[in-house]
Amino acid sequence: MTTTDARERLVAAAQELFWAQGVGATSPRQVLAVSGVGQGSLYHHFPTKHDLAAAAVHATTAAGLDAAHRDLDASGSAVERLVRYLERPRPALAGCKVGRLVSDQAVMDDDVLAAEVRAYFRGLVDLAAAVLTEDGLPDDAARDRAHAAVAIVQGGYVLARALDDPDAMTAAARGFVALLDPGPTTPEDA
Amino acid sequence: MTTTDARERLVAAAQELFWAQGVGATSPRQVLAVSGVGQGSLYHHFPTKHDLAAAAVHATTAAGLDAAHRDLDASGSAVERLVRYLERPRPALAGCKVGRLVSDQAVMDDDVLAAEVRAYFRGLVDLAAAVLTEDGLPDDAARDRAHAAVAIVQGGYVLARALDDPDAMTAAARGFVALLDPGPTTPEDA
DNA sequence: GTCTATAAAAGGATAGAC
DNA sequence: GTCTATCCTTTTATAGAC
Repeated sequence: MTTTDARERLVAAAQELFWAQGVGATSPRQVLAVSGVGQGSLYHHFPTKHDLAAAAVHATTAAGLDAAHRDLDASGSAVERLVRYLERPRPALAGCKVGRLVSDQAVMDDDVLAAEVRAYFRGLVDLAAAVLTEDGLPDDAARDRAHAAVAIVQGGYVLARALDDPDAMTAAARGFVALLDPGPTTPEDA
Repeated sequence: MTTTDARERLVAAAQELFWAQGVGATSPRQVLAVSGVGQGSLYHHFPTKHDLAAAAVHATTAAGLDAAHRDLDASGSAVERLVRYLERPRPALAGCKVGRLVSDQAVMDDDVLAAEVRAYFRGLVDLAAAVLTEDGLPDDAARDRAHAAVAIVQGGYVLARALDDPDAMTAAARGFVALLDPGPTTPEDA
């Protein structure tokens, strides 16, 4: 909490702004305003916008992978853990802190940032696939279903934001979970 | 094909650029360069960037809804039509022309553009839900599953772009369809 | 309807003092 | 390490002639 404080505040402000409006749309000046840090400090700690973006995006993906591990490495059956991941409460209207970066061309045109985003999603899919394989699903089917699970979450965010309705995200998850784990109400009941 | 040609070329160029890099990140100058139209013409036809964006986004959503109708209103059983929609070949690495706008704050902060995007996704979900209801699914379950289907497509785009791998999108669709329509290889077979 | 010229503001830094 | 001042470029138009 001495002098490196400015650095941390810059990264936190950048994470917040990147989430709200994307990397390309965020100016150094905005980061200064939100962080309360002075201009000289910014360019001392991060010579270019890219340097700041790399630090902020890395912090965000690391936190996201941690959260996924907490859902998927926990106790319970394979399906239970996947459902826990799918139904975790999420800020549907704000969007996914990492997912939103994928349509930000400023991110995907930057090799370092694009690699960070790729590693995040590769980690997520691998984690989900491992859980499903445990469940006795053949490798190919497990990978397909893992991709579907991650896609449901990302697509749920897109739908919720597009429709301006958080329930759109939970509906998508429910629709998927119902297929995953045919419980009380089977289609045949109708 | 007389003088309104400039207008059409401006809209086409804007659609192309918005798809590739978003609305916020696209400048009027880029639209001029791609369309080959002069600056005076742009501001004659579209006094502000918003006016151009409204025209271009509307053209894009209209085309997208048309395509969805072609898949979902066609012949075949309900599941067949839904699978046709889910498995239609898509430009996975380029992303969804409408879906990508959802994380573009310049779009979502503009009431007209946001409404256009909302109407597109509402139309998509309603269409899918109608198909599933036909199939005998109760209304609530049909809506949930319709949200899931649209989310799979949008999430598939996100995954494919993030992983820089078009197969990620088809994997997500396969994973979902396998649950929807448990065919030859049932989980129990293992 | 289209052209060229101009301009006010924001973006992304750099310079040099402290 | 941090501050203020400055700079060049791009954005988003506007002005006025043709």
